[in-house]
Amino acid sequence: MIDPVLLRENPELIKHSQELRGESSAFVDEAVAADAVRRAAITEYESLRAEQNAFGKQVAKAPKDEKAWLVAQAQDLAARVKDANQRVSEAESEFRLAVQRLGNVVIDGVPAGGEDDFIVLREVGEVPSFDFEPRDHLEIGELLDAIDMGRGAKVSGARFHFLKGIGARLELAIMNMGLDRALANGFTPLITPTLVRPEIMQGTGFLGAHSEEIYYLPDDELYLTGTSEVALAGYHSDEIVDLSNGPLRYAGWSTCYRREAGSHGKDTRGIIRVHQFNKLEMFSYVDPADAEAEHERLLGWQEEMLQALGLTYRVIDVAAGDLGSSAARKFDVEAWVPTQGAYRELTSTSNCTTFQARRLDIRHRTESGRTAPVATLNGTLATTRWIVAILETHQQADGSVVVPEALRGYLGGLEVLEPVTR
RNA sequence: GGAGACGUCGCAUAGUCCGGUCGAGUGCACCACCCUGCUAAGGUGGAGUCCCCGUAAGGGGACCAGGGGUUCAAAUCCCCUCGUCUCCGCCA
Repeated sequence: MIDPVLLRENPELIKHSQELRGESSAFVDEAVAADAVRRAAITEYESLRAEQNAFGKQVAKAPKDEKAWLVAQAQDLAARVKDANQRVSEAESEFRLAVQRLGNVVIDGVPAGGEDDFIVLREVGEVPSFDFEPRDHLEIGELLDAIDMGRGAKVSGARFHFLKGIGARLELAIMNMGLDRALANGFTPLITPTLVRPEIMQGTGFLGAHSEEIYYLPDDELYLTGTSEVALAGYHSDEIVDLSNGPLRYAGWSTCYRREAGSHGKDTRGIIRVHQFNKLEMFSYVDPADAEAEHERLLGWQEEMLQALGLTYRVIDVAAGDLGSSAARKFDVEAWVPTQGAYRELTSTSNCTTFQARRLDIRHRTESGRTAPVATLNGTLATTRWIVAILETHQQADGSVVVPEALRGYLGGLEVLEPVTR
């Protein structure tokens, strides 16, 4: 949620942000108007209520024979109070609706435009070349008997898979490597619930434009989370957290569920885009003044992971129109996938500034002793999808795959994944 | 699945039957000051969150799990939801 004070005092800033996102700046005027209506309604209700409270004290103190007469007088006042209260409720829900249409205020320097208008910040590593025809990750995965799409479809449908044998171990190895690095950087591991209540899903901002992406269990009124970010953000909801010793950092380990409703026909081969996968997610609660620095740190830890795994990648500054409502800036790290001749997203890190925290009511105590919303940031540290880039990048002509050194410790020292012959 | 109890200001509790004197007492913890003097005690005072008006000082309102209702008036009465706990049954 946008800061209502900012909305009142600097609507032009928010309009500019809406334009960068390619969204209507008229929403800003509507929200400002709704705010004025809301505040007028509150003032009216409160003065009536004050009158009623004072009257109530008189009634309480009055002698018995005067009570009946006073009570009769108060009835009219009570009706007006009820009426005014009704108008406050209406004005507040109008305001909420108006404000919810506004995305977070984009940080200076974020490129304007949509999906294709990102800026490449840097490219790291050499694009691998092969003196043979490289196989795609699924072909390799099948040679290694590591990925089974057919049985995934038989059991659960399209976009489901089994990771088998070395495939299963490879996923755990990547996740564990991420976890060890998170621990070294001071993160507290959390294995999170993957079913959450509507207000948590709403608070993290996922029920807006992307609500069709989310699995919902109507009988239980619970949502399946597409990332542990949801549970990690909800973890401290309605709390005043202590940031006096620096940021609170959590590494959330969970299975993620996504309907992929808008992507029929895209990435249908292999495990690039699946309904269910695992992910290790970094999540930070920080003082808003420290948010941009923390964003750089999260990005740095992501890059260290990719570098350790010998992957070639680029970092992009995602354009305003492709941020989602909560993020004020987002960096994606995309790894080179040889058989696609393209960079594909492996990690994403978002700075949500105080937007998410405001909706979830997460605050900290400032030096002056006042409370203020915290900033929240999140970023991927490892996911199932990384298997794609690792298999393809480190493959050899015979279908075997060299295990990056940093990963060997997590695979019992294994140096090469060999095709399974049967 | 069946039966019941409970949810109050950081923590622990009082208040709820009998609605107004309760935005709410007490203990512990906390902060300031005083006293005393040595591994602690005593005294006085202060302190919650959110919102509205105001440059400010200040004023007003809301909040007793959440929502709705009854009433001139609700922590207190009624209904619903959520959560916690206990017992029984059932399954791991």
